[in-house]
Amino acid sequence: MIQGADANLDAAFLALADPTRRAILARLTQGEATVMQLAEPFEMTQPAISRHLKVLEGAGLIVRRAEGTRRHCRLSDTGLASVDRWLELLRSALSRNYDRLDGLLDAMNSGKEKE
Amino acid sequence: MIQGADANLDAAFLALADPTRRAILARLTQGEATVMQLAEPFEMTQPAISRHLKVLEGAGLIVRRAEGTRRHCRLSDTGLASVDRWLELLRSALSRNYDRLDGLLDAMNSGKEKE
DNA sequence: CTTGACCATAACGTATTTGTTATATAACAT
DNA sequence: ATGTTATATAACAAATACGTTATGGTCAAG
Repeated sequence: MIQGADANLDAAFLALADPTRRAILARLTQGEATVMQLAEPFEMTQPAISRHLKVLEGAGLIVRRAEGTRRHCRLSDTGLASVDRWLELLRSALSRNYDRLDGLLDAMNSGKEKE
Repeated sequence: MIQGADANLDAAFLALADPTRRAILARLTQGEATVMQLAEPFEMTQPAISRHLKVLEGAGLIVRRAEGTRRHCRLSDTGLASVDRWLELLRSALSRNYDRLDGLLDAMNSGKEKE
């Protein structure tokens, strides 16, 4: 079984793969901000930022709250949670491999593993 | 200054954004495999898998070892490490916000229910 | 009601990604 | 040598990503 097709994870990792979007997230770690406030540091047009925010929202990395004519953005934990849940697969495998290195001599003594 | 342009992170997150590549990584958590072994479960040609592996290698998520005519692939920790280091930024911000929310609710209600 | 600020969406060009087929290279077996 | 297996690379087509300009909608202020 191939397992791995998860549109949610696709969206989250793809959202994180862009430096502008990561910079936006980094900015949001300091607190909420409106779209205009988020756009200000970049040499980019406002529509471009709007689409980046849409991608981040679709990935569950931010949420938006309307207040008058402004949209306040803040970090959301759902996107990070699913990303972290998947990465745990790699983390545990890598730490297992590391443990195996500890017992390498033992493993060599007891023969080879199943293949 | 905007900070956030990191080609290494771009490569790692982009590599993780593809379901085929995540499936390859998931397979490698069970141990080393050759290119052909990795390609076998997929309805995809071998050159396509070869390029996915190149992307994963460039992102520091796998390493390859030549043995005769075969290339054995295994997980590498460097890619995951840089990814995790960056995500820690989000994690700490989200937990800070969560703490603040706790304090805020406390201050507002001084003893209402906790969801 | 008109104006202006804030934000979203559509239309579009270009670069990048992802697959394909065809072919090259290197090692191994006959 | 010849053929076969394992893998990489080049050339190409289709889809997607990312930016732009142009424009539309909503709210707040005068």
